[in-house]
Amino acid sequence: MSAVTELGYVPNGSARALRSTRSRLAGAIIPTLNHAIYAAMVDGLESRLAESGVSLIINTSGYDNDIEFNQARLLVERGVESIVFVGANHHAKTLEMLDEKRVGYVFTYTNDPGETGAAIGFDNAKAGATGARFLHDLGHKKFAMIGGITKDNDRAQGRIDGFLSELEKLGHDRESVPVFEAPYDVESGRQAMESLMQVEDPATAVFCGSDILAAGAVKYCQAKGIDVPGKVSIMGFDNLEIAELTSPDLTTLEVPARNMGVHAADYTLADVKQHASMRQRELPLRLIVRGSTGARPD
Amino acid sequence: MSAVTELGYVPNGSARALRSTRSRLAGAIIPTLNHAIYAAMVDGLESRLAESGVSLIINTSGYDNDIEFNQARLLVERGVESIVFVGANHHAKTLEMLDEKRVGYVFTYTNDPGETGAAIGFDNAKAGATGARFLHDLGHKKFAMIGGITKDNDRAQGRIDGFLSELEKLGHDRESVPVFEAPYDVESGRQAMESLMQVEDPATAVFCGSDILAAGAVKYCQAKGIDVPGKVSIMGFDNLEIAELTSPDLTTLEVPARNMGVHAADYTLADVKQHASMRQRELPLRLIVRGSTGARPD
DNA sequence: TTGTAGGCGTTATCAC
DNA sequence: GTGATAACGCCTACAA
Repeated sequence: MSAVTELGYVPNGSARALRSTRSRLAGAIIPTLNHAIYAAMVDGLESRLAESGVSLIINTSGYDNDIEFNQARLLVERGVESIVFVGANHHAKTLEMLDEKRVGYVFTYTNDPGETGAAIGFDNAKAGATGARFLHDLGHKKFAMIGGITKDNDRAQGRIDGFLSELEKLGHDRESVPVFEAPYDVESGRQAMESLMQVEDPATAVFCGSDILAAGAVKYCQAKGIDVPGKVSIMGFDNLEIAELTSPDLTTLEVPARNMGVHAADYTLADVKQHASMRQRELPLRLIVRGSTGARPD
Repeated sequence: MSAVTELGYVPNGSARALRSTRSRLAGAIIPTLNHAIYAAMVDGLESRLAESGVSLIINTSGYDNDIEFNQARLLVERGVESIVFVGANHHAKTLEMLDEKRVGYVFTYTNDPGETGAAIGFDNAKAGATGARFLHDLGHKKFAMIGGITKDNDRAQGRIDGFLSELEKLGHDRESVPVFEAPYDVESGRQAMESLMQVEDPATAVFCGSDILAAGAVKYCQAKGIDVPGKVSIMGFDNLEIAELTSPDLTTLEVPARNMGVHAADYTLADVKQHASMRQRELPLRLIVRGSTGARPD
């Protein structure tokens, strides 16, 4: 060991991986790092893996499953021992390739482990339903939703579906609920809210698929002098740091983003024999009531 | 090639790397992914590298240079061809090891390339000076600063130094400017602002080392009914999305976070022969004036 | 305990 | 061109 330090020897990971067929490498494919919710998950994932000497290769797919397939292929080529995905919606050929190559994978932000995978997260439909029930219980009759883009995004779709289904169960007419899809940025949220308020007798309760969208919606109202929650209640999702910066601050559902990364790392690090018993891990969401929601205006 | 698709052949990257001594792997060591500014840089970095088939291993050091050394070592072991750092402040032994192992490196968020490195970013001291001049030109006489924790963080230190030096040049007494150090989160910014306003004749112009801190400061004032910018001007740094969500929205200096990542990737991808001519790349900052700053209260 | 041979999957080289 | 061969650095197994 003294020779090691003296000569500055560093083992060659490639040779070691080649010989031992263990790379100590994991991969993560997420939509983007520009959204705090994914960055936080990756932060938790990386930190936990690092404790066990596993390095993380990260790829951003831009919500595109075709790109994702190519990235997964490249990760296999790099020899990763497992891959962490976001959501359960992926090309069949992607997962088949991983199965064939004996590369494990975990889905996050969902509780659907698919045929052969594992899931660490929560039920997006149930979350949407929670939002619906909360707003219904405040007495609202006219609802709207601003959700994320649903293409290749089962989380966004699930939240919308859950919200609408629950409203229906509660006796509201599902067809009369306007649903906007918008990319996760403040300006898109603002625009969606603008369109939403153009109609004659607009919604008094708006459920948003992300705090980012809700922040844009609140911002629009603030600029136009529309009282929140006096005139319209706005509810967010995620409980990002921004949820406490808007005026009023946001009622929202807290998602355990960082924790999902930590648990995904634990799954990745666990012995393959244990995987069967870890196929599904549902983490609790927390409803956080702040100033952006209130009773239906008389 | 038809056999390749038929058999599902995927080349073995470890074997290829071993034989060719080229891993097509790069590393990044950043303080944390929980700060949008670093996440955005990594997003740009990863996207650009991916275009050229280079994968990115990412590590978070938590602003600790000892941890950083170990991560750099592990990255060398993994065979990365270059490492992207944040800032120019690193252990000498870290950089020496990389020099010895012929692993290239780039610093971001700084214009100081050190002895043997490269720098893609901006001059933090100059940025601090810009803040000082802007607030001085508004007529302010009493200043304060809420900066980041300066331990192992040359960017936070540089901004503070630049701010104070410029104030001195402009005829103010440097010693009378209170400087708070706070971790980059809203609550810490709020607390710092609270302490700052306790004194008898508090500052009328507060420069913050990050929009996050400025957001906390504005939030404190909003809660206490202190008029911003009527009573006190608050200036941020970074131009994060939150800068437009506070009330009032934040005057700030825009940092080209994503672009630094893209340019760092270009440096990484460039031929080693070209590196000498790319040692320093200064990207422009942009002063964005919004509602949180105004003239000195009579 | 210390030493040595073989092979992991590539790629570069050299002989044909 | 086409095809055989050696070597990258490490780990394991077996021999001394």
